[in-house]
Amino acid sequence: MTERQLQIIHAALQLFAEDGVDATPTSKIAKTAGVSEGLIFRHFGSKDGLLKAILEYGGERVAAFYAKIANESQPKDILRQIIELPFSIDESEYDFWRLIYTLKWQRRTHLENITEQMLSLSSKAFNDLGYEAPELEAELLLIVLDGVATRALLTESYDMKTQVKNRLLKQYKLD
Amino acid sequence: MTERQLQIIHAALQLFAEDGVDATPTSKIAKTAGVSEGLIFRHFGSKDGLLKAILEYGGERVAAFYAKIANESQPKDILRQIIELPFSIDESEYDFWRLIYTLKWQRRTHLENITEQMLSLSSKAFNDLGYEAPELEAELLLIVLDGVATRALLTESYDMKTQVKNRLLKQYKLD
DNA sequence: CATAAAAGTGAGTAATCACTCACAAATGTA
DNA sequence: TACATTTGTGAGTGATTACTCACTTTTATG
Repeated sequence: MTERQLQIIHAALQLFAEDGVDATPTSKIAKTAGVSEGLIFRHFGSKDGLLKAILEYGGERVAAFYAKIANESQPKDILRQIIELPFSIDESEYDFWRLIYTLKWQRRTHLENITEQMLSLSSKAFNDLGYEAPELEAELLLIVLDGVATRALLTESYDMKTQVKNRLLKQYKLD
Repeated sequence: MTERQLQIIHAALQLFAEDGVDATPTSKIAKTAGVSEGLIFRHFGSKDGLLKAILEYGGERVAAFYAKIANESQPKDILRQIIELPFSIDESEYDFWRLIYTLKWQRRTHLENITEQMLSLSSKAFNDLGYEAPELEAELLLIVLDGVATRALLTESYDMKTQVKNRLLKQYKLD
């Protein structure tokens, strides 16, 4: 990934997240990135190719996060890490996640598998901890975390973060 | 609202929810609705005017729901009704809600006030029930319900609905 | 240095977009 | 019936879109 390609990816990511993919013309991406419009197509082939490159670029980081959690051996540690997830998103990653969440509603993202993996991971953890309905608990936990992430991504200066996190850790007896 | 206007609104709503507003050309709306493209502009002025009409049309039904809940006097009944909310959405309303949730990410919806109202309503209910941190509980409840709605709207034949609902009613001691 | 490959440009293109408008048909209203 | 208003049409318009291509500049390699 060259310097110029990253310039384009960052500009596109920002605009895609702000206005949506369809409402963002490639001319505007080029202008924001400070390159000619033709260069976008030389490097990424098409607008859709650029979108895919963005998703892959971000997907790698997501996979790394997952691997780290899956490495934990204690079920309590796994749950703690999973709960921490939406609270530990760096602000520099907000645009990426905003894009992911937007695409979810047009059914063209390729990150459902991560949700699936998180689901089975926490389901197993709940089971190990002796929960009666581990799958239901896992389902509910991920729903909550999805909601928290949504709230954090859409609310500027979301200051209830810490309280919400502590309340969740308390609910699952992880504090 | 005439017959023809409703035809247009329904066609547009379906396409907006499926593909997104920006990816839906007015020509396709006209074709789906079985009317000429010009008629859309005669009735709604612009594509954005059509979108606003759709949101108003749906907003009335949402307001009615809210009024019904606000009418309850017992805090437990209020919470029960609020929890019921995402589970009682009729499938014929799915497109509307998919559109609302999509627009949320482009920050051009006008339904945040409803969330605000729900927040203060359940906050008051939690307070009446003697919860230690009623605002935090309200915040978390709405986050969960938002997540449930998201899951239900995006998952075809979402069969964990009843279990999730019962688990929530149990958690808040409403069963 | 020479030369080939890669990176970068910007004017151009066909297609598509939201929207207009002159007109026709349908629906009042007396 | 006569006439005005509303409803509906579809061809047309200028603007914008994603994308191409002939060309220039930069970089890599011997």
